[in-house]
Order: sequence, then structure tokens, then C-alpha cells
Amino acid sequence: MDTTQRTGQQRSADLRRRELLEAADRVVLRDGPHASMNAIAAEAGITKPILYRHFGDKGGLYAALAVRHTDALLASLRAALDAPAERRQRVESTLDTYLAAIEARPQVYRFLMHPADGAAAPGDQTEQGFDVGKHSAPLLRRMGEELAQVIEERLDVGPGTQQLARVWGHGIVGMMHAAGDWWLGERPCTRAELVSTLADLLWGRLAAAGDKAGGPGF
Amino acid sequence: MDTTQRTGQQRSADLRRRELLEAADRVVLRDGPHASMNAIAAEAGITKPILYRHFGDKGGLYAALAVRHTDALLASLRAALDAPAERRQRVESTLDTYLAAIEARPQVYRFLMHPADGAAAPGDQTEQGFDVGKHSAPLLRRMGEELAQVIEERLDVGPGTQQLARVWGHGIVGMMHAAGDWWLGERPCTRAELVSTLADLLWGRLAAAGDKAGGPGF
DNA sequence: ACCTGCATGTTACTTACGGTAACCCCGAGT
DNA sequence: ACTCGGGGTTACCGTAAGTAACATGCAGGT
Repeated sequence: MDTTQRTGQQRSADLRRRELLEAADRVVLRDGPHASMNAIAAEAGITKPILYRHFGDKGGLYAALAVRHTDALLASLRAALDAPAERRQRVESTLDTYLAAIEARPQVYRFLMHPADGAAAPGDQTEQGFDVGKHSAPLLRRMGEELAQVIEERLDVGPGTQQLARVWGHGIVGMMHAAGDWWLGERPCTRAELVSTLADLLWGRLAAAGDKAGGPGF
Repeated sequence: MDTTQRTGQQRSADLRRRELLEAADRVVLRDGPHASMNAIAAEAGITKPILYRHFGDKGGLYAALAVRHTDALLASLRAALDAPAERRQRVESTLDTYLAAIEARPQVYRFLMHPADGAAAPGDQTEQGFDVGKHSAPLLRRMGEELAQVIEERLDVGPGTQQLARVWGHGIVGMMHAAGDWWLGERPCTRAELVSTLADLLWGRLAAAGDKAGGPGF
């Protein structure tokens, strides 16, 4: 086959793939992460085997979907993180960007945080341990690494910066995630209040606070 | 039926339930969260319907299992949190207790962090939104609330303490969780180093750090 | 002794879903 | 006219959740 033809086929295949992803997106956003391959295929106007030809298995499809959304969110976060402003301002802006994203499209959020679930084939277990320590959604890991890199590049904390940056990166992302998840479920305050309170925490207000009268102190 | 007989039956049922939970525990710890009801029943020396009679459905069984382990872990954490010592010491001790627990029994950790997955019955969806904002494992929520309560009881941060305590509680727990998960997977440093670095983060070292030379600062 | 009530247990089934094998159709190239 | 490859379908398998109907064993009342 010559180059032109091959390109044509490639293009067509890529377009098809995109259409399928769009359809899958609609279904997942409508039915949640438990959407069946049949449902997705039906939404796309085709049948299961085609999905499998394109994505291998359910994990592959979900991974492809997740990468799209994750890339988009990470781009927004990078923008907030790179803006020219004071550090506190930037931290608040990044937190707010993340929270605004999960608030605007909770379904996407829910989907991204859900681990693939389709990794453990029967009888695949090496030794007796399965996939310990890989619970977190890829999105969290990627955000953690991204933030770690920014911290390492920009912050001066003496020796051991690299290690510290990674710990802090994952830690801060985890803080943001957990607080965001809880907030999204209960809505106990405005987004701005949440952002400010979290930034306060990062700014050491926990250490600075006084003990409450009467107790042995916290 | 008179009281004696009823008590006897109740006791026996409770004992049976405990035996079943023990068996389920063994299987889940051996095969991971994907353990089938058949496997669990086999381990207990019985068959499926009995499990269903006792626990309703798979979610029920898993919830019962999770509560056991969660209670145990929370008890340890409370102990560390309530020890008579300086605040920083206590925070570090609590972090270390958590990390030691997930390090010692990663399988349990993995299981606890895994959402039940068996909540979405087909056709149960109210409106078009499913269970947005309830992604986090029950363990995380419970730890967050617990910590929030301690903070609120012990810390003096002026007005709005209650709200702030809950945000911080969930935030700190999330930080601990994400950092712990990452650390458990990559083991980039010792547990003590991780604890110390995280405590540093909570103690405001992020805000206090200087900008790296050459950049616009973080 | 016999029947009744009830918890305990079983086999065998249904349903749903991920994944796959085998076949089909149609347009392009020779 | 003929085959050849890509896009598509039907029909199927294996597994696992959940259930219905049937069997068994042990109290207690008559």
C-alpha cells in the first residue's frame, strides 16, 4: 500500500475512534462509570466487537476517555499554576480552578477518580500480592507529579528539594482532592471559602493556632 | 418464642456471622477485592445463598468487612491523636500510625480504599445524576470527620472554627492518604522521612520557603 | 410418637456483562 | 469476473451476582 492510501486509512480510523470516544463519553456521562460496552456500542450505532477492535478491552476504552479529560484539566491547572502572581494568589487560583472543574462537571470528575477496575484478569496474580499501592486514579498521580515538578523548579528549600517536592506535590493534591470530594457532596460552604481555608492550612495556620482553653491542647 | 430461646438464636446467628466474616476476610486478603461470592462461600464451607441471607448482597458483606477494619484503624488513630504530647509530636505520631498500618497490611488498605462498586443497581438512577461526590471510601470520610472533631475540640482559631475544622480534617486526611498511597507504591524514602516532610508541610514550610533564583517565584 | 415451625443448607436456575469466533457484505484493484 | 481486506453483524462462551424452590435437622406443643 502506498503512503497516500495508508494515510487515508489512518485518518479514517482515527476519525472513527474519535466518534466512538464521543459516544462513549455521552453514555458514561449519562449512566456513570458502570456503563456497559453494549450500551456504548448502541449509542455509537454499532455493536460490541468494533469497540474491542479499536480499544482492546474496556480498560483501554476507559483509559482513552480518561486521558482526554485528564489532559484538559491538567492544562487548566498548569495555566493557573504558571500565572504571574504572588505565591498565595497562585495557590488559591489553582485550588479554585480544580474545584470549579469538579463542580461544573461532577460526572466527569466521578469518572476520572474511578480506578479502571478492569486490570485483574482471573489467575493473573503474581505471588499473593495484587496491585498494592496503586489505588489512586491516574489523574491524582499525574496531578501530584505535575505539582511536584513545579515545586521543585520554583521553590528553594535547601537540600533534599527533589524528594520533598514530590511528597508535597502528592500531599497537596490529596488534600485538594479529599476536601473537594467532601465539599462536593455536602456543600457546606462556598467555593471561595473552601479555597481560602485550604490555603490557610497550607500557610501554617494549624501550627500557629493556640490551644483551646481547658484541654491538654492539640 | 420466649426470651431465652430468642437470645440463643440471636447469639448463634451472630457467631455464624462472625465466622463468615472471618472467612470472607481471609479470601479478600488473599484474592483481592475481586473475590467472588462463590469463593468466599467455599472458604466458609458453605454456599452462596447463606451469604446472601446474612448480608443481603455483596455490598453488604463488603460494608460489614470494611466496618471491622475501619473501626480497628480508627481506634489506633484516636490513641495517637489523644496521647499526651506536643502538637507537632502528636501530628507526626498520628501520621506514622496511619502509614505503619497501611505498610503492614497493604491488602487491607487496598480493600478499604475501594468503593463498594456494588451500589448502582440497574435502573436505580434517580434523575440523570448518579452518586456524585461520594467517590471517597467510607474510611476516608470517617477519618476526616474524626479529625475534624478533634481539631474543633482542641484548637482555638477564633470564629468559624467548626467549618474550618471540617475542611482541615478532610484536607489533612486526604493529604495523608494520597501521600501514603504514592509512597506505598514507590517507596522513595523511609516512613520517618515521609512523616517529617508532611508535618513540615502542615507547619507552613511551603509558605516560608524562598523563591528559587532565576524564576518568577512560586 | 407425631406433627408443626423455623433456621440452615443445598441444587439449579436466571440475568447481565466482558470478551471472542465465525461469518457477511461491499467496494477497490487486477 | 474474482479475490481481498476492512467494517460490520450474529451467536456464542465463561463468569459472577442474585434468586427460587426444595431438602434437612432440631426445638416444642398435642
